[in-house]
Amino acid sequence: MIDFFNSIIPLNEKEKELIRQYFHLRCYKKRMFVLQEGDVCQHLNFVLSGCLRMYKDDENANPHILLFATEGSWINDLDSYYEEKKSLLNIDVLENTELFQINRENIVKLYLSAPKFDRIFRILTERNLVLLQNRMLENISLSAEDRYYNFLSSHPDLINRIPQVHIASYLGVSAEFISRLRSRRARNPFMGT
Amino acid sequence: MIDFFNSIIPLNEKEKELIRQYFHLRCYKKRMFVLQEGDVCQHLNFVLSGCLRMYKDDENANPHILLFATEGSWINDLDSYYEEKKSLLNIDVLENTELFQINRENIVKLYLSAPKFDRIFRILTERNLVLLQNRMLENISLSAEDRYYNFLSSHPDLINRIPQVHIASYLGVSAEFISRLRSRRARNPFMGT
DNA sequence: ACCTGGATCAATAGTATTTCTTGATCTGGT
DNA sequence: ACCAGATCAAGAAATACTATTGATCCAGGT
Repeated sequence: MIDFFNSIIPLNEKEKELIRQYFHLRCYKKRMFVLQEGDVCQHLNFVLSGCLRMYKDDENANPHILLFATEGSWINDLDSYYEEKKSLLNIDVLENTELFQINRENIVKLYLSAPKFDRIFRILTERNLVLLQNRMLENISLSAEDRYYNFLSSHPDLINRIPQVHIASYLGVSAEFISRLRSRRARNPFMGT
Repeated sequence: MIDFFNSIIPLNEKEKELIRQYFHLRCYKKRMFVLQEGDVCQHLNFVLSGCLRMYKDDENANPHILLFATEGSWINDLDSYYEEKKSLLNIDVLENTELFQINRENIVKLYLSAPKFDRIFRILTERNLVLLQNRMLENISLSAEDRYYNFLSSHPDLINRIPQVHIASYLGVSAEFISRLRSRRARNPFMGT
């Protein structure tokens, strides 16, 4: 994780030490929840290894996936974390996972002891905002088919790792529809390229 | 659940009302965790329906089951609940389950508003202590084989409900060993009776 | 030194649960 | 009237769990 921060802005030894001090490692097994609807989010989560999803259940208990996270990325409900309010979201574990976590108390200490971290997290959040904005744009402008092919090319790693149902839920599409796209492409290989 | 308390000590209407007020119902689906190692236990859990286990993972991630709970019984990590410390145990759901839960704040109110509940929970805990003591005694005094047959006769309901591996883990025996006992008994039906 | 109760490991078989696919039918928008 | 895509139901395919069995090993009691 130090590498991760370092790649955004180089850190000195003291700052690296702060990270070691304030973050702790926690392991989760498949199907465990990192955050459940109704609980207050207590940690920011950096994924060291594994795979998770953040989603909201609708009134019929169908999950709608907001975000996947794999090694090297973050997965947080910032609203619940900073405002200390009950989360509407769930975060659960798709593969056995190791997270580096930092709690509210420690992140304040971190910001106070090295302002560089304000900047690092600012940059991080800005990047996520841009990604989310792009995804939003895709969602309102592209057909389900195009969104799926875009997803394939931008996340080729995830398709072998995550069941199709989840990808469908992430794209806001039915699982059957994806299945049909695939079989159509199998018959006619130069579709969606 | 009111019946449950009532059967220990009869309740008046006011006390029944307190229960309705302070406990809430929560549903869990199979494989969900009610308590995860590292979290602080926030509720006492009374099982309305379903089946759960409480266990500790050892350093090789092998679970060792401390307790099963089915409808009408309780399953709690009291240490974590009352001391507000991180739990060493996990509680997870073996079948879809409905729990009545009471949080720390409400149980204090309950004790304050009706001292009878102190007595009820005292009795409850004493009974559990006795059961645990008996089990401990069996564990240090009986052979694995006898412990298994004892388990069969004292929990005939559980054998069709809970996978053998879990029963093995509860008895502190290997799953293979139970399998052999069963096949031995199949060949020679009057064993262990 | 030698049984015995039981563990561990590995392979296999049997079941159950998830995941994917397919066909049929329906809906809202152009 | 057509098209993109949803929903429902049924099956097939793929995985993951669970149970059984044989082989081998090991510690404690006599």
